[in-house]
Amino acid sequence: MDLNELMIERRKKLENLKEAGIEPYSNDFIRTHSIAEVLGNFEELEAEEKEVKIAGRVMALRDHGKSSFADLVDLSEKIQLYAKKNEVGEKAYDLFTDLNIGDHIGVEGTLFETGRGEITLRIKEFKLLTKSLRPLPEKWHGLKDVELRYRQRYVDLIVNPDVKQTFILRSRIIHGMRQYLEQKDFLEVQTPLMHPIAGGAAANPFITHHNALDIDLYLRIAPELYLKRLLVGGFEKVFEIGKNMRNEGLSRRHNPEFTTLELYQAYADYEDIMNTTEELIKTVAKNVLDDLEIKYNDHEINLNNWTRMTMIEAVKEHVGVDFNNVSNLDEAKSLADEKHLDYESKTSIGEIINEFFEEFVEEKLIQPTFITQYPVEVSPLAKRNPDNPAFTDRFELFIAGDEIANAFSELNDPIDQKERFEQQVEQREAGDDEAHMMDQDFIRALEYGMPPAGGLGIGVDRLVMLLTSSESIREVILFPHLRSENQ
RNA sequence: GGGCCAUUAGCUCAGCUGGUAGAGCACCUGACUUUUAAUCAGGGUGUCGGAGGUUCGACUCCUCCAUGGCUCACCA
Repeated sequence: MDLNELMIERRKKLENLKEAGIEPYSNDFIRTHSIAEVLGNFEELEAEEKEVKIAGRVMALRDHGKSSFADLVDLSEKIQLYAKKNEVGEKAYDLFTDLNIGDHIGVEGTLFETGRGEITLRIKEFKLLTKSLRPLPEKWHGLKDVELRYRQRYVDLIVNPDVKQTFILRSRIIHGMRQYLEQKDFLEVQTPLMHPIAGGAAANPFITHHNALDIDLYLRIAPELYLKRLLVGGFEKVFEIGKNMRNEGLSRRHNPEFTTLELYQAYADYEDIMNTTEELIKTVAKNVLDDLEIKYNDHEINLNNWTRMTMIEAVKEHVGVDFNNVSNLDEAKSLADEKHLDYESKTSIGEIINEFFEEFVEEKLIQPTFITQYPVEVSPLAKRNPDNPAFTDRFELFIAGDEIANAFSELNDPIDQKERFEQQVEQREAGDDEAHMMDQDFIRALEYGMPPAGGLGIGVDRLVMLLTSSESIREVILFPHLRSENQ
């Protein structure tokens, strides 16, 4: 890689330091305080003239001749440093003024307040901990180029404090989910990422190869079928937080690898799960934001108000088309024609209702809304509604027009499940490469008897987007997928 | 994959109807012992994303390519 003048300059300094016998990457400095601790205990530390040792990255230098100021930043906070030539000695002072923005140093000294009231550390001694060889982006405007921000997230994190905050919140959101579920006696498990059969969702898998076994494997598109096997095995409440990989297009809402929470609870149904979902999200939001009213894009979203309606009700309300009165496919098709809805590959009323919903309704669901009773044709793993077997006891949660969660009473009838797999296989053979594959072992597991259960999947990235007001999934994934850089 | 837009110094950005580039920050040198977007004096560090083409002459116009953004398609 080419070196520009700024990098050459810094490498020269590095050589000079080495020649002077100074280790530019020493690792024997032990801090006594974080910067936040120093600031928080300022009065006491100042009164005692206590010598504190802190470490961090130099983010600004203001040289005044025989004295100098610098800003030092660690994860916790920022503090101003003050070095006087006659106090630290000429040699050390020259070293100090020769630092670059971006260097890591450890400093020891006492605290005082400047005339303008800024808490400042008066340096007694300091030590270079890491020489930085590349210039950082501009202090005032930061790093804006989104491509650079994603490719060099480390730089983004150094100079854009909001970005760091987003990922701290992400961690707290996931921690909050885990805490909530553990409190409810859910067991956290890890199931395979490499599947001989890709199942649990309608999606294109990535394919990889195991050399020793000489078999192709699929990177998982969902953990669902493994988690349900655990219900067969006798675990009653299980969950997994982890990555799924889907070989699909990228967008504001889609990254090829993304994180989900999936949970399964024996002897519960989708209504129990609906309550759990609502409580889980409220609890997490409250813990993380301390507020259930959030701003997302141009929307004011109130997490206190949750609506529930069936898909047919939602279509009726938002499109004015009532599928309660539709009894055959031709009627459904003519309704679709009226609304200029494309149903080319759709062969059932259920699929057409779902098209209506996805095309006209989803984007209008701004406040938290559970949509229930999904057509059986688009729900191959969900249990039928006992009163209306054309629909399933399933819900999806929409907030700000985005699907946040998907859940249902789990299909545990092995014969029904086998038939639905067979239908999926037919669709697959007809060219739908996202239809389910047959999973014989899963059927075998169901034949041993899976207790009735409710299951839930939450798109963790999308929830994090919502709770951090991030408009792109790439803002909540540390290293989002990009094309390879031409090196 | 389609459409639209963008790509100029390490970063943030100017650059007119075509006359081969500028500012601020950063960096270097000097001055300055409480500054804080420090200030003052001096220094421009560049394959104008890449490759062709038009032209006397291209950052500027055209074509192709690369990367990114938005959007459509795709996507429980």
